[in-house]
Amino acid sequence: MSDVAKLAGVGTMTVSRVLNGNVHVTEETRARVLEAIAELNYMPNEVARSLRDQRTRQIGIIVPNLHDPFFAMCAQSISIVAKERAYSTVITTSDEDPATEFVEAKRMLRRHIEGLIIIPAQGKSKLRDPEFERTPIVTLDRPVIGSSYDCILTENKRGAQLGVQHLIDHNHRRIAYLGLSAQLWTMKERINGYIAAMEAAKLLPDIHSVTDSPAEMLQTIRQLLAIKTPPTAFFCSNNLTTRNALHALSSLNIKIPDQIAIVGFDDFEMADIIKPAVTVVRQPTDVLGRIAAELLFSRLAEANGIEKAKRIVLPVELVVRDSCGSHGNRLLKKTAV
Amino acid sequence: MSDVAKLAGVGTMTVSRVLNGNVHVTEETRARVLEAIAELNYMPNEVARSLRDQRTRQIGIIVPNLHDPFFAMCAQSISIVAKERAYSTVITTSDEDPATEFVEAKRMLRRHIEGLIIIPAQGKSKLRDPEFERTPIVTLDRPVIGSSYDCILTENKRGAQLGVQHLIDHNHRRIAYLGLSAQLWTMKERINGYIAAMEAAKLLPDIHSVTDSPAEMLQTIRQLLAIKTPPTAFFCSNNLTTRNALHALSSLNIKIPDQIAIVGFDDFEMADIIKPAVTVVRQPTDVLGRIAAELLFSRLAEANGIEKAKRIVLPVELVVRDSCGSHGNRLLKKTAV
DNA sequence: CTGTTAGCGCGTTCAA
DNA sequence: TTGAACGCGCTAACAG
Repeated sequence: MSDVAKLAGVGTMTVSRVLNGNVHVTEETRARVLEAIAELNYMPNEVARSLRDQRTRQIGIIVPNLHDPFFAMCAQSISIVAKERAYSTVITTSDEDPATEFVEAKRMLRRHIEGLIIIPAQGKSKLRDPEFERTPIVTLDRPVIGSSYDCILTENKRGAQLGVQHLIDHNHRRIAYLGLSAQLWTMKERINGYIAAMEAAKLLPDIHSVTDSPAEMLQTIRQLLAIKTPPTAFFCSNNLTTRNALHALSSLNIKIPDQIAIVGFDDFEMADIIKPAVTVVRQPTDVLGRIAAELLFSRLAEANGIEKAKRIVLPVELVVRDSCGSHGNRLLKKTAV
Repeated sequence: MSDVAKLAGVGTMTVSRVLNGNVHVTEETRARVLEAIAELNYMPNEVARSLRDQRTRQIGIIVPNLHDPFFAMCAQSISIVAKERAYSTVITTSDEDPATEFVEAKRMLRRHIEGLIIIPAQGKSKLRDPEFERTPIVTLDRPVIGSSYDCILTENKRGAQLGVQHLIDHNHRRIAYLGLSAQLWTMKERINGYIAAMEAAKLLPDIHSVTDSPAEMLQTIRQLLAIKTPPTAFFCSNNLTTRNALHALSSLNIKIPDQIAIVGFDDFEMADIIKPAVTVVRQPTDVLGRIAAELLFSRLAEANGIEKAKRIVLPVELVVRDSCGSHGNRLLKKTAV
């Protein structure tokens, strides 16, 4: 900057002023400064500015991973909002590990990001330490239990109820639940929804938690179908489970929906291309991130008011396709239930 | 920091020293300092450190978007490498627009990121301005033509040849190419591969570029199949095209591979679940990002040697599944062509 | 082994 | 309208 000042024959302050444009500067000197800037193609140093202002204009995002399209979508919508406000986003992954999450969150704090949006990793969160108190944090998709962070969620329980009820409406009575570890908050909620729907219909819950391994899913399903009165329908509680289940059923050569009906939680790209197209409970994936980002920015704008934590729950919807039988193949004929 | 120093009854330099641990400090004072740090739960200010050292320990990543799993995967593998080296990653999207890309890249430069990894947006790149000369840049998936940036690519042309040849080997003679705008570098390369394979077999190329709109794809395919001697096979040049084509064929109720055979470029999650499973040319998606990141870090480590730009081309492979006919439906019977 | 000085690049404060 | 001095938090270089 001093180079620019020298070249323009002015003080650094004048340069600073034309850059920020708040204060009046003579047209003439202003022009000279601009010229000097162009000639040296000078760029202001945002690091110095951050240090000076105590504002980095950066927010942090921590997601379990980016290969899950759900998380990637969240990250994308957040970063779009940030871009609109001329903020940068520092993004990293926790690998679904609270320890990594903690380390990365602290790294961001040291970097003085102004706010943090986190999809908390599975397990007991280490985010409750006092050093996290001073920076606004919004959690997404899952809460940090016992924390006072803002939180954006979807209707997990109701969504599961919706999906299971759909199966019940199609006269299924033995409906098995398939999902990831019940440690995960979202899984717990969906299990609750499943149980609620089953009990309301006086049916027996049948819950199976598996890992993300396709092999394990195959094994689980094989066993499930080997019993004397096997389930006639599966409720899969997230898109990875749905995928693995479809995979397993495919390799076991089991027909959907004739032999097994399926409803999945969370929509996915190929859901309507697969034969048969899969009926799912859809979450408003893109809205989720946007809302979270907007909430965070409103926190940053707050004078200093310690408004109490908000919890926003977004609605889900049932997308009926062809994996539950009664609708048959939409391209052929429809049969009422 | 001065608070810590005061509380521990030492100078700030001593605090700095115990933090960095390079220089000897008496065990006793060291303990006092550590204690003070813990009591105040002090965290070093990375912004100040960045300003001081002229090193931000941040790298930037710009991808067209994050909802494309290919781009998301690249971002993820890069950020994993960064994490290993205690670097943060600033990630943003160009929305496939060179102007946005330029703005975001400059924002990152002002922030003094140490290096930049970019999947260049479609169109004429504005990244050639002189301000980009001082920061190491690695481009990914697509080159910036005429630039001297390092570049990590995959075998686009050979991949397309492989895929088309596979179709030819299955006795297809009228093979249509379906892809996005030929403006895109990768598309051009794949078209070249397609043409090369067709001409080598003395067949007539039949190229159709469409947008990413499913409706337009439907329209295109409908027209294609309406002619007197319609194609018997499609080569789809990226996963979006493949998806849209599958969608269209599904809604036109056309059987794969009986009526149309399909090969796609770029593998995708559901490719082996769809009936029939789709034969694709697979790119080493995860390796791509890792290599790019490692190359960037090696650039950062270079004393100042202006080593000449590297261009690394990663191999692709053909993954044969069931969408080309001769293998028939693996689960039923096989019919030789 | 430890403290002091100085400066990274910028912008607020105060004078001119 | 413009400039000079100071400090944001940190650490290399030099005393002590």
